[in-house]
Amino acid sequence: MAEGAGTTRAQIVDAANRLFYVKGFEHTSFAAIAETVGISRGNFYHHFKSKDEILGAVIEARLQSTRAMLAEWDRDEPGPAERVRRFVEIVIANGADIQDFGCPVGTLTNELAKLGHPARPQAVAVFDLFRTWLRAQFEELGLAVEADDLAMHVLAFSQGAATLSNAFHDGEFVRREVDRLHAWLDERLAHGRPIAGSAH
Amino acid sequence: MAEGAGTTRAQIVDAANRLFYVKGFEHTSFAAIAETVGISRGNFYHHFKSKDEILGAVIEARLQSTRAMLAEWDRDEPGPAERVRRFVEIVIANGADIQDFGCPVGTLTNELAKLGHPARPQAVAVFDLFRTWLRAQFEELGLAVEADDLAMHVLAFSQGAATLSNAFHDGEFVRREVDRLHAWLDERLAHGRPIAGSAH
DNA sequence: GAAGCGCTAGGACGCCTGTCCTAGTTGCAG
DNA sequence: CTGCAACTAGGACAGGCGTCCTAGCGCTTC
Repeated sequence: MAEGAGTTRAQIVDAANRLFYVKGFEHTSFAAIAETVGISRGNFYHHFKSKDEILGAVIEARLQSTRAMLAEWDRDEPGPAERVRRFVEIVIANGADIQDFGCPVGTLTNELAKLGHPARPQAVAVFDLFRTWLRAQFEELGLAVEADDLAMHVLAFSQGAATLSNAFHDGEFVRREVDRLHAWLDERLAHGRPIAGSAH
Repeated sequence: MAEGAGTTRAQIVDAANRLFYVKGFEHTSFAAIAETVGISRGNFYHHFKSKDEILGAVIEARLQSTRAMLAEWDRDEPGPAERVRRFVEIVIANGADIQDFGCPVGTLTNELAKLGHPARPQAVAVFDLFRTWLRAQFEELGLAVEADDLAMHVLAFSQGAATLSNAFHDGEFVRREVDRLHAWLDERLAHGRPIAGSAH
């Protein structure tokens, strides 16, 4: 069973991944996925036993692509401070999608929570990936004691910005909020104690 | 047609309000609402022509109760600074529900966005209520120029805290994040320029 | 008592959902 | 060339959904 990117299975996962984000998990029907991929509806069950299994594969794909992205940032960015800033800028890089559909991680996690879906912890694992990675950056910056707290704060920033960007369809707000967090990082990274005069 | 709190119509709106929050709008069926209220399923259409009409009534009820809450805060709190802090503390006061289901405003707005539902702007109006109210507080504090920006930041804080509280089921994180925002307010309200030494 | 109205129960409807089945096609292995 | 496994198409299925209809209840007002 080849797992290449062009296989039918991979196409299903790709289409479902996007549709779960755009329309939500529950509102995405098999018919919609089938239409996107261009295959028959009944054909799914040769690749997945159930819709939940597709969800599992989608989350697994998101985990994998997130790991790849973080590894790329580890490789490309010169230091931990730049890496955190790279994360902060993600809400601008993906600004268009976020305005329309919110954060893929946050919205899926919340939907699964409301559905009482067993795959919820798996979805939270994507958050954990970011959390752990951010924490590692702050630790590398010598802020070991509060590293996890800072990581969660940066994560909370991204969720707040995404939710309001989606609600108000306001790109300028996101820019201001990103700048504010950059200024906060300036203070935090100066010494571990804030300094006066920064206009955050 | 009496509109009192005990009427069947009001009971339907109450039950739908809670269920839309707990299970999401789409995942909430007429059967579930009927069972909660204790009435027949087919009986709905004497009070509402469609599910969307129930949604409209639920959002209207939320707008009304939000206005009442803000008016109460205007009455009870001595000044605008205390009012903003009262808002900030809401993520702790409603901590249990937020951990389980997220923010009612943010999650509904996002769900309606993904569904492409026409009532989305109506749901955003609840956000606007908070935004306008917060802006008024900051204006009263003499921060007229940046009042809306500050209002949006406080709003973003609440959404970030709510989303992660729901994802990680972590109450201590919310407390830390609230304290951080209080410290930020301390700086902001000192003069409009931050002062040194505050451990935010 | 009669009439009328607000309200309700319960079921019928057409549609769409996730699931499952089966017959048929393709392509590789011997 | 044959056989087997992987894969696909298309439809059947049971159940749930929002919607709608109708018969009947209980209360008020002449």
